[in-house]
Amino acid sequence: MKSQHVQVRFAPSPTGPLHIGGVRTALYNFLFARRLGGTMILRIEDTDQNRFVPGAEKYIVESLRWCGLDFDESPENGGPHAPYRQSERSEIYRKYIHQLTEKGHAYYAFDTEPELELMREQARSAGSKTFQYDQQTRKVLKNSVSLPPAEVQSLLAAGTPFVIRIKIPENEIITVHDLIRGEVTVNTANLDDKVLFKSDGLPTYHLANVVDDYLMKITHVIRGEEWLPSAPLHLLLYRFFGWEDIMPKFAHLPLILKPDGNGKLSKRDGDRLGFPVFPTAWEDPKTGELYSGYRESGYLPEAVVNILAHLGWNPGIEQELFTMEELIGQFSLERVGKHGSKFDPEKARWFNHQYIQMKSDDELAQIMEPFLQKHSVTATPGYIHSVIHLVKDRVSLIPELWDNSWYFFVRPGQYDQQVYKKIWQEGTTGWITDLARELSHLELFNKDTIHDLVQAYTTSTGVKMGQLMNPLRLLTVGSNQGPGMMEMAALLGKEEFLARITIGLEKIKQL
RNA sequence: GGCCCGUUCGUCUAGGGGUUAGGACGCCAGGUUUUCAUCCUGGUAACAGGGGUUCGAUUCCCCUACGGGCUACCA
Repeated sequence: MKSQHVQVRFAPSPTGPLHIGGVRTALYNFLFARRLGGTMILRIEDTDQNRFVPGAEKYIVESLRWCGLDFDESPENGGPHAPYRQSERSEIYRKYIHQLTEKGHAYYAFDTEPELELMREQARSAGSKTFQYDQQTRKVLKNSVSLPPAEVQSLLAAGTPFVIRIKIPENEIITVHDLIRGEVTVNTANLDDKVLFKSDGLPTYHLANVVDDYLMKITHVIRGEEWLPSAPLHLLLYRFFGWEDIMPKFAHLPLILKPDGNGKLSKRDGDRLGFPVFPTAWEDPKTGELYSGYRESGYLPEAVVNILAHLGWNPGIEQELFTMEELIGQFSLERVGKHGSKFDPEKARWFNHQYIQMKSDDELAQIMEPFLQKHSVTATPGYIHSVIHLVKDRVSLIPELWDNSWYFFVRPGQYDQQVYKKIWQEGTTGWITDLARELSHLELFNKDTIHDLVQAYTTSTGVKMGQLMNPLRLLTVGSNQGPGMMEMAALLGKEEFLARITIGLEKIKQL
């Protein structure tokens, strides 16, 4: 097969924020396109006016950009296939739906919503069968197939609301080739006459999707598995339009499932289970509800990308941590799995920890800057770097950078009573007082000299190391947390360290 | 209910007719450490079940079970 220019699209509907399933679909499209030197298009599928949510499109673009995903063609960037919002393309669809009705592959239907609902209701009560608008039922419903032409004309002339439905052929076997699943076969007898064109004058997904993918010369449709059942319908549309030989190849991605229980991941799972399902935070403009995001929870975009890349795909090598460039180099649809994957928040956290460790002290200092500002902390860059260097390995989420280092910038306000009870012995206050006096005479105050002095104290008095270090830690940070005591003392500096001992000793009496 | 898709440790997965079924997260144990983490070492744990095909099946086929998706004038 001769190589062709790859062209893919990510086609979200602006009905709200994009959750990580959608982000992953965008990512796979992106990786696929970049790997093959292709073009990546963003198309906004806003044909449902009722579900339109203001701000959603902006959210989609910005949150994907945060992840490092950008588009060659999009509503804001423009491009040779503009416009990229389906709501701005309605004339185009009108033209193409006309082709279908002309050729007899689609027909007008005048049934009203209540009428159809009644049919469904009857089907339900009659048995377990579901009502379907299809080859059988269309014959007895109100449409241009069942009605005499004259009556159809007069209905149309009277301005009767109508939809246009596809006329599914009877008893044909349709085989769709899927890059991930192989051949998927269905009998058209099981398909229904889907609405292609709504009474509001706009197309449904099926029509708009096929027409746009054709016009935008899409070579590969990479989308979620929820679309697999309608792939045969889409194939039929390509066939009816006469585009079957040039239609795109399909790849239906397995879904991301809830970590617990059953079903696909949904937007409420995140806050219910304590992890974000959105790349960035989102406030629902209608309800005012807040949904947390990966960015705000302290994840690095490269970690999020890596997490999503591995949910359903794997490179077949032991390496687990990839940069975007490496992902582009490795990605292939052949290595995408067939089954859905449960999202694992624990592993997501671990990935983020790994990516944080890869950051330089300098990069982390920049990341930590807002936290320092928030707490009105001023410190020299050198000091901040030293602090970060000391605590970074215990940080998994960005806010933990501050949680694990605030005591380098602020004196402890309180002292952990549990720890106090556990470690404070009869002689402790005396030992610490002695030790502090000796420390105050230290000329060179670094972790080695402090260590030597403390060591000497233990040998001369018989007091154990832990009997000294734990109380010192409590006085310095207020709890039993933190990196090495000697390093902390050295970094804090003699003056500050001794001050904390003095103050702490006073306050601790009250416990 | 109907149609479609799927099924390897708890989770993400590698593998593939003959393997001690591999890795990662988690968990457990030990080590490092003055604490809490990190880190290091080790351990736990899987081919859904039943039929075929075959010298041999976890791997190929069928059935069942289970899971998932779809079943709107939503995408």
